[in-house]
Amino acid sequence: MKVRTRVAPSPTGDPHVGTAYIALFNYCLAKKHGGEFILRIEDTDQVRSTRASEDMILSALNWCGIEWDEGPDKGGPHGPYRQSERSELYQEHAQKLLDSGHAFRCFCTQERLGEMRAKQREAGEFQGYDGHCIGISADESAERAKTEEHVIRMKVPREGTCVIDDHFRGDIEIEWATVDMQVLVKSDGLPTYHLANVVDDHFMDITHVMRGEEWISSAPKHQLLYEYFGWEMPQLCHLPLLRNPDKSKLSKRKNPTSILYYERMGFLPEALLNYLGMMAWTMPNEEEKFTLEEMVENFDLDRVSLGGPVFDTEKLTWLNGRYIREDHTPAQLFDRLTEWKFNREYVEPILEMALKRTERLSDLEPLVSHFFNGHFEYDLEELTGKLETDDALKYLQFGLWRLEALRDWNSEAIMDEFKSLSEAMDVKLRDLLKPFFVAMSGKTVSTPLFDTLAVLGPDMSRARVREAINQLGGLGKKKLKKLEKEYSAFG
RNA sequence: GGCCCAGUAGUGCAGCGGUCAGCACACUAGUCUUUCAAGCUGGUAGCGUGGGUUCGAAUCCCGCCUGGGUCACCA
Repeated sequence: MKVRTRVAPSPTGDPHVGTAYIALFNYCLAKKHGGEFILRIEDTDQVRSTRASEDMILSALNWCGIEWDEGPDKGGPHGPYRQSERSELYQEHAQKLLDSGHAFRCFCTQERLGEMRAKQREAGEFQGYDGHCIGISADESAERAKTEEHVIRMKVPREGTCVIDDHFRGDIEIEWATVDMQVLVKSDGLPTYHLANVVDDHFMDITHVMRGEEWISSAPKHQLLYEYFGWEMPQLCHLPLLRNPDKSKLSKRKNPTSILYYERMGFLPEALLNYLGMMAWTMPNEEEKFTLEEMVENFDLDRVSLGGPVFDTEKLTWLNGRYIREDHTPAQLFDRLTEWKFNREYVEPILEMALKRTERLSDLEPLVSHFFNGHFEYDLEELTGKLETDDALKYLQFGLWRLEALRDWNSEAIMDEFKSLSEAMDVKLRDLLKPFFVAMSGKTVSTPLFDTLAVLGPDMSRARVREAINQLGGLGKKKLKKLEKEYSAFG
C-alpha cells in the first residue's frame, strides 16, 4: 500500500514553525517510501478560521521548501481539501453514528454543563460529560432536534482500557473512564476536529498520522471512531512537541513562533527547514547540515528521539550562518538580499514614511535601518525617557499584552489598541507610546510608530518589546503577577 | 488534582548490555588576521534518583523525583 501522510493546519493565525516541523516529518516519511504528502485545511472553527491565515500558511510552507501532492490550492483525487467544503460528508457520517447508536444528540445548555463541571471539580472527580442526554429515545431525540439547539456526542465506554498503538512508544493504555463523550458535531452543524479528522484521514487514504504529542490523550476517541465506522486505523506516530527555553510547549507569548518572523529576521528557508529537521531527528552520520533531499533519503522513524526539543534560536542562527557563508558568492548573496527586503515592495512603503524626514539621501539609512535590523542594544535612558523604569516596564508589558491579543495586524487596529489602553490607564498617549517608539526603532528619531509596527509584523514587534523589557531588567514572576492583576482590572 | 508521555553537559543530538560516554551550539583559553567575525587547536560541563536483573548497565525491569502534555460546541 502506498504511504500517504498529511499535515492538517488550522488557519487561525500566523503560520507556526510547529506546523512546518510536523509537515517536514510527514513529507519525509511519505517521500522516503515513494508515497504522497497531502495538505488539508482544518477550518471547522468558523469563528477563528480565516482565509488570510490559510493563504499565509500555504505560502509560508512553500517558502520553507515543502511541497504537497494534493491540497486546497492544487486539488487532487481526494478533494476538497478544505474541511469547510466537506460538510455533507461529516453530516452523513454523524448520522450513521446516530443510526448505529454510537452517538447521541445532546440538548444540554452551556449553563448546565458549566455547573456540572464545577460540581465535578469540587468533588475532585473525573471531569466530563455525565451522560444526561444519553437515555433520550431515538424518536424523542429526532423530534426535539427539529426545534432545539443541540450537539452530537459520541458514546464512550465507561469501563475497560483502550490500547493505543503509537509507533514510537508502543502500546499506550488509557482507561475509558478518563475519556470524555466528545462532541462530534457542534450546534452550528459543523464537526469538531475529532470527527472531521477521522473521516478525512479515512477518505484521503492516509496511512500514517504523524502529529504532535498533544494528541495522545484524545487518540482513544479517534480509535473508537474508526471502530464505530469499521475502518482500518492508520499508524499513529506522536512527535515530541517543540519547546520554549523553559521547556513548555512552544508558544508565541514566550518565543517568536511565526515562520514570517524568521523570514523577516533574515533566516534562509533552507536553514530553517534544516534546523527543524534536527529537532528530534539526526542524520545517521550525525551531520548537522543537510538538504531536504538528504533528509528524505535518510529518513527513518527509528531515528526520532522523544525528549521535547527546545527551539534554540542561537543554534538556528549558527546553522543559518553556515548556509550564508558556505553556499553563497557575493553575487548570490546580493540576490538573496533583493529577494528578502531590498526590493521595491518592501522598501517603498518605508520610504514613504521617511520621505518627509529626509534632507539628504545619506540621512535615510539611519532613519530606516530598524526595518532591516534584527535586535538592538537599547540605550536604556532613551527607552525610559522621563518615565521611571518600573512605569516603562509596565507600559511595555501592558502594550505587549494588547498586541498579543490583537487579531488584525494593521496600523489602525494597532492605534485603536494603544488609544484604548492609554484611556484605560489614564495616561497620555504620547507617554505610553514613547518606550514603544524606542523599542521598535532603537532610536528617538524614527518613522511613525503604528505604521512601523504594521510593517514589522506581529512577531517581530512583540520580540522587540520583549527584548526592551529584558534589557530594562526584565519582569520577575512577582512583578508580573502584580501587573497581571492591575491589567485585568481594566482589561 | 486525575490520566498520559518523556528524562544523556545550559541547548540539540549519538549511544541500543562490554574501550577513559562521542559530536554540534553556547561558554572559555590560545592561534591566525590591521580590527571584528569566520577558520584552526585546546578547555569547562552530562547519563535525574534509589533499588533490582546481569560477570558487566546510559542501555533491561520497578519505585521515586523532575519536566511536559491533556482534561472545550479550539485544533
